[in-house]
Amino acid sequence: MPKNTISNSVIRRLPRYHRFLGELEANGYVRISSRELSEKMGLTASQIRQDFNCFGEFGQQGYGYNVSDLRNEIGKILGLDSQTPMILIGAGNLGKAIATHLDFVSKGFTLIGAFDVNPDIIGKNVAELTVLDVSDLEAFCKEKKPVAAILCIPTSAAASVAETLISYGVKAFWNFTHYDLRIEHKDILVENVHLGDSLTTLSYGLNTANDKNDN
Amino acid sequence: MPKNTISNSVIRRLPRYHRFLGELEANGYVRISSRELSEKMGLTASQIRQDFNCFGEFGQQGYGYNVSDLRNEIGKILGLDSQTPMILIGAGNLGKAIATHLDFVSKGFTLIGAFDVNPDIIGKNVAELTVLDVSDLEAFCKEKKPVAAILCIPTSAAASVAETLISYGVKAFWNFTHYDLRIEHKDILVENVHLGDSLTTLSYGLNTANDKNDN
DNA sequence: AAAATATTGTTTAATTCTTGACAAACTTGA
DNA sequence: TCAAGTTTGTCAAGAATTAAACAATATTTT
Repeated sequence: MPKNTISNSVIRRLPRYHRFLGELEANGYVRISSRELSEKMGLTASQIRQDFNCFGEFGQQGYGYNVSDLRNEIGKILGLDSQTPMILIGAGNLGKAIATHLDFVSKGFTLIGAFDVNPDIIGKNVAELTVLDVSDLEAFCKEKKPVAAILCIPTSAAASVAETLISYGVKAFWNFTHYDLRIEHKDILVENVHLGDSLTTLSYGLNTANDKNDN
Repeated sequence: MPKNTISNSVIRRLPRYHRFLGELEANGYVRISSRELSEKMGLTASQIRQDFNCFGEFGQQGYGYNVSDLRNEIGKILGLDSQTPMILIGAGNLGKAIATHLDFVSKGFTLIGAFDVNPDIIGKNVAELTVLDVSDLEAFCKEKKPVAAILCIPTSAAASVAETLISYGVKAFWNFTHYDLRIEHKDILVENVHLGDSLTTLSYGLNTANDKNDN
């Protein structure tokens, strides 16, 4: 129950809270204060309390927060208590790695299909799925109704493939191409990953770190 | 020559500017105004001008910006005119995919080595490199002096491997483990990727989009 | 049971980031 | 060459984000 609209900055921090609380839980923590969590995460305690209070009152004065309760609450906010059916488009090196590297279920998604155009890849297995031919996509979507799609395809194909998938009912994209997917349709979600930008940022850091030494 | 200190928000936008300017250049654009660029990128023209002015005056009144000059300037700021030697630690599914999926050179890095502990992987080729045994790391680092490392290893190994690499002279980490790498040493850079957080954000979006329909 | 201590939720203040506005200066076209 | 039209760089206002402060309320200790 968001009190008003939740700022993007807060939303971007939620998965990290959820992750840290999971680690704490695994390490046997039962309760934690905003101060202690702030030290572990490198944030201010004030920010943590304010972030949580966007969604409700999860703590208790004089005590702190119950780790697993808080984690569950944040999980619910993130939609991790339900499963969204998702398909992988492009089962090459990267697609295969993404599909096998992550625990989709704990992030609220179930991988229900994988597709490629390459005959060498079609028929192979990826994360317990048999890769299908992209020409089977329409029939597959009609029957299985995937809501989200991972795009691990060549950059040049990104825009047109996304449009096709939208026409098949897909509502959300996790985009790994080097293309900024910008969808006109209002109810379509896009998460652009841009690994290259992340790497470039590292280059900037190294470059300016050396600058400091020069002064 | 940053006028003062550059805010993180600006830095995070720089790679995207660089990418868009590259696309424009490839499409034959010679000049562009902040207004036109703002429309293409979904930003305000004011923000674009202010961002660029953190680093100098790259435009000309009444004309706009020369696309390739501006791109070069931003590239210099990002350190893309020099090459940082980088190694891959963990050449499994994800490591291999990362190494082959990206153009490292255009992002300021040269991949000079790949390492793994798995005998099935050691000796195989990844992005024109032969995967070496991790036990060769120390000797390799002494000779080749890599400055940056990609971590595509199990989460549990992240912290200790990073410390080892730091002792061998590595200064920057591109971390794909599910662990928030937080290094005490002051001159060490870390870029945590956290693909899981990105996916979780998408789940949040889908969840709140559905909320809207419920109201 | 009471006092001391701890910690939240929330208000207020400070800071940072973004947007709007406009003079200065260039380009373009007649 | 000159006037009209553009567009930058920058300043100032406005929003948004983060941090500090503190009353309220719980827990813990004696």
